[in-house]
Amino acid sequence: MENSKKVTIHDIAEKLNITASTVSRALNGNPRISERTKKAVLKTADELNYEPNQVASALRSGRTQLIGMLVPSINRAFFSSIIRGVEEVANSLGYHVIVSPSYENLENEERVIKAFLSARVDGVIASIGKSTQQFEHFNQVLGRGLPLVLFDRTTPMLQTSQVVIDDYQGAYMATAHLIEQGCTRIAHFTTERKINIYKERYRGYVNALEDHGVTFDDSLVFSGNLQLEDGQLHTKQLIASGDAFDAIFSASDYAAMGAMQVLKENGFSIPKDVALVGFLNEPFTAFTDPPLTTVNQFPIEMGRTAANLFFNALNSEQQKVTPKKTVLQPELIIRQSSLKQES
Amino acid sequence: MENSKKVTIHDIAEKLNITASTVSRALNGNPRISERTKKAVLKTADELNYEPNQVASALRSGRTQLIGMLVPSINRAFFSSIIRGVEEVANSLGYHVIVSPSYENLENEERVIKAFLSARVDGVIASIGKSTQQFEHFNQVLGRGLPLVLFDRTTPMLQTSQVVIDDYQGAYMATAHLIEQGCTRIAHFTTERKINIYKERYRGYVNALEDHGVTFDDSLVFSGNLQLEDGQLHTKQLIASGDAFDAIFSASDYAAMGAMQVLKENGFSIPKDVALVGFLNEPFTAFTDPPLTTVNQFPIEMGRTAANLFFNALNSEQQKVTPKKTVLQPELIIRQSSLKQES
DNA sequence: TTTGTTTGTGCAATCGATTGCATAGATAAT
DNA sequence: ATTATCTATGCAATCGATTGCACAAACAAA
Repeated sequence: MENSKKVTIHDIAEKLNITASTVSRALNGNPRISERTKKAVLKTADELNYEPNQVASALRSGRTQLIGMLVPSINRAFFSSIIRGVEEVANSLGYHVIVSPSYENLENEERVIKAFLSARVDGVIASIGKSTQQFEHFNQVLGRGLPLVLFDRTTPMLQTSQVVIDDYQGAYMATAHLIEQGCTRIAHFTTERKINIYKERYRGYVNALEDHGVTFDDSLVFSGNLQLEDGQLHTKQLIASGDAFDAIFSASDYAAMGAMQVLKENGFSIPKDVALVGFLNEPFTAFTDPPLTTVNQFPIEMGRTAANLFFNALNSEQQKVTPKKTVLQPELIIRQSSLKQES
Repeated sequence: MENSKKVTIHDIAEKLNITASTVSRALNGNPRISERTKKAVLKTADELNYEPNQVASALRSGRTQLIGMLVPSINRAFFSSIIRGVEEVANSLGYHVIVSPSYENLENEERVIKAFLSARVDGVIASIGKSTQQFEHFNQVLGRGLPLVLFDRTTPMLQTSQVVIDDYQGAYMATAHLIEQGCTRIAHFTTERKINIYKERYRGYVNALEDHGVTFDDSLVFSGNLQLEDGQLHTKQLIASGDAFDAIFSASDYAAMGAMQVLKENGFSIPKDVALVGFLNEPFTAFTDPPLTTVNQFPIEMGRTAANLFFNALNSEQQKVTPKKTVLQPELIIRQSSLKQES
């Protein structure tokens, strides 16, 4: 096409008989440059099809306009939606996001953070791996004076901004809803993982029972990995135990799905015999039969919020603002799987 | 923590009484540097906790180790899996991927490509928006001498490497499978969009019918946007038409899902009365009732392939290799929704 | 010993934009 | 008219790593 080779501010400067400094200032809207010169520079830049070299700019200014984003997984609906939310905000401000997955593995996390620092990102947005108990790599980010925002999977060990949803509230709403539907023997699927979000869901479950005068029964709580198979297994055990139960609240949609399969195989009617509620609003929950009641975490919104916290921190880096913690409110999406009666 | 301020090759050089050039060469494994010096440099670099500044390196060398990835959407299962595949390969080679969505909008596409060029990415991997008919922005990438790899949504207008799956073959397999199950009145849901992949699926459907001696009936083909609602609508029309039909092959899982809902509402048994096959292997297809037969596109694999093509092109930039087109073979995932008889 | 190679480093320019400091010219103040 | 104050721009260093070219020292060949 065109000559298509590198046009620099020097080319613009030469053409206008001014210096590169002036061009640079004009392009950046420096108030000390006259309107006339600015106009001329902009016009020439356009004519020459000038494209600023962000690399050079980054080297000199120390700002790459890159955000490193560390996620447990890229292609899970929850995380990919968060990524989308972050990108929306970041891109609109001229920033790029580089995403890398940890696959819940500490070494990967460390490697990724190191790569981010080497790429000289302007800061990091991250969700911590399920089994991560060491946070030195995150402290390195903070030690560099870079903003760090944690989302969903956070830790009190790090003194930094974070955004989470109110898992307690979500679980509480889910459980209360089941009680309102007349259920009194509500099983709960959870995990032993030392990760806050599941503890909170468990707490919400227990408190909702208490608040509504439903007796908590330890034998109705099942712990596993919250995958499809875990849900199947728990449900089989539940049926085999002979214990009465009229609902299951699973801390994950996948385990809830496993429960649905086993219940149907065993001739239980949902929700008539057993009401079912999951957690996370995985895309598939709308398409099960019956559709699964679940808790929406608003992942896109969470991503946007994380990005906003990030830019807050970035823009006030000098003043060392105190870390902010944002708690988003979840929403109970009521579908057929839990609707025993018309409401 | 540590002094944590910028350690450069000059610091290493000073400590060892050599020059930065030598340090740079040592770190890059230049064969002209003695083993002894290399050892010393590596050791000192480690002690000083040196981290190469990729920005400086990028400016001088002209290689940012960044790949720009343009996708129609970030948080759809198909695309997020492709992203994952690309990242896998790219990260393992020390490259970062910056992803931006176009949301099927030409202006967004152009803006994103421009941003990529400004960020001085080493090349672009892209999937074209559904309605994009102009390709000047992609030509700019090629004009810069940068590698461009297209995946899934490609165009013959661009002379560059691409990776697609064999949509024709996928549709052919799906249709043939339905015929084997004894179906002879097979409806097809497709779209008018001028996008290759749907034409290919249509072609596969038609050819499979012909090859198996099943009469093609124009009135069994429905065109829309292939969303859930389209599937519902088509199915209602199909039922209302009174035409006989014993199967539906939808070019999208969502439309197939819509069909499943309407069929069930109207008392049709799946697969006994109507067998159903979708396309794309959306995660939800495993969890419908009955589970939906569909065509797997191996998106992660597609991402890996795209990345490999990219690096092929990148590493042989001088020799201007002829563009390669890779066609992946899809897989028919047979589930209950189409299984009329034990096989 | 002289000449020719090889090996290992140093020198200095360079990538392109940014920015602190200096300054010419214009304008205002005295 | 002289001095003080702006305004708009130029100068030159800088960010940190890379790289073509030069060259001293060591070694080999003659």
